[in-house]
Amino acid sequence: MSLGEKERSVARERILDAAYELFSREGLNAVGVDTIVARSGSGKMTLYRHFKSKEALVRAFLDRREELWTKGWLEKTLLEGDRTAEERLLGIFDAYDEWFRRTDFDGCSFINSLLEGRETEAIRSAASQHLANIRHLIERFAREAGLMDVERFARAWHVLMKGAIVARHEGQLDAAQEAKATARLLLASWPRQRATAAALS
Amino acid sequence: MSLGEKERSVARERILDAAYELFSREGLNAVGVDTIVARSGSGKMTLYRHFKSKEALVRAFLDRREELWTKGWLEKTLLEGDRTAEERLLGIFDAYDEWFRRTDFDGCSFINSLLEGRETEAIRSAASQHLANIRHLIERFAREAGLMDVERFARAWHVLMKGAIVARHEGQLDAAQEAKATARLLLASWPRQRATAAALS
DNA sequence: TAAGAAAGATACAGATCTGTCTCTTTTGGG
DNA sequence: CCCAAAAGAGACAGATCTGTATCTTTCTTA
Repeated sequence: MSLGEKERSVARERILDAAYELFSREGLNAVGVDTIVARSGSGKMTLYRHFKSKEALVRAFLDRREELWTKGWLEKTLLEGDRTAEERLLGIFDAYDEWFRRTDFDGCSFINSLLEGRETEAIRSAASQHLANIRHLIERFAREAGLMDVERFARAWHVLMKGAIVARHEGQLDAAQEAKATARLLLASWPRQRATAAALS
Repeated sequence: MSLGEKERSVARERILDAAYELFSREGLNAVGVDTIVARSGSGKMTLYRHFKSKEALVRAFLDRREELWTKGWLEKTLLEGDRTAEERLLGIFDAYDEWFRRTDFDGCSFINSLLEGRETEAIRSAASQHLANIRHLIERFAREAGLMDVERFARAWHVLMKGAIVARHEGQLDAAQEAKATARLLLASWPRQRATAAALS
């Protein structure tokens, strides 16, 4: 066979699919490799042939989560339609609202990985990086909207998003809607560039 | 001996002290009962004589966390000095600022317990209740400040607090200060009672 | 079709965790 | 001082988890 560099065999893919399903729903420590192996229909050695340890599999899972959730869902949803940058920023909370109302709400894997007790420093820093990447998306829209100090704005905006997620874990299904009201306030008050910076980007 | 109802032997107290130290710093799943027993200098059976299971110990830990952290530190700090209710509300973020800058920052055990993968429904609902109790504190100040719809206000305020805590886990030491700016905005814009409701309470 | 790589299946070692049992020592009240 | 309850110490069972080793089957390609 000798699959070339990027072929990433179908077995590897099935294992990663199973890991995604289980890790995102149950958490990192709650799921053992045996469960992933069983769910994927693979052999244990196949898993360890493709991932040198469970931690390596977790890192691959976090990358995939960014691919599927951050880029494949959040970013995609926000870029839909013909809207202003400000509408896209506020649209984050509409997207979150739908997410929060799912009965199989799974939470943010990056936050979960960051707060779970037993994780490695490597895992925590990977999760932090993935969260920072979400902020980069916010910064992009903030820049397009002509806001000043986009990094600071993104941090403040993200605090509302993360706080709403925790509230959802407490059972508050409309946490995103409520957070959106505060977000509106923040957006309305934020200093803007004088020139039409929006046109520049 | 026959210690009366409320005597709560010294051994039980030492076990709970050790559990507090370990659970709050390392997380619930990361700490085993053997570690707690060793740290407390007790025997394992002494632990199981006072707590019917690890879960019962965890529940007792969460209660103690509320006693020491919520009431013994947060509430106590906020009630200090001669300040208006609004100053006390904003003071939450000053207290959090000090907390966030501790090198041994341990996070919010209620949030951690809520997000940790393997917890029981009983644990999650206890953690939710302890978080709701923090909101009740916010509601009290909001009422004193003459704000309308204090429950909704407390939820919005709490979202900022929880979001800041997650940001602190990402390493942002000044997350509380930044959240305070958004909080100021929220407070300034919140509808108030016409009459001097502050004087009534 | 034949050879070799990939994959499935499974047993196993070693570590860790919860909860139980037993035995000895300490302690405190009458 | 005595005795029973409480506590310390540690072995143990049973479950679970990561990672490895082994053996067989399937698949791909030359």
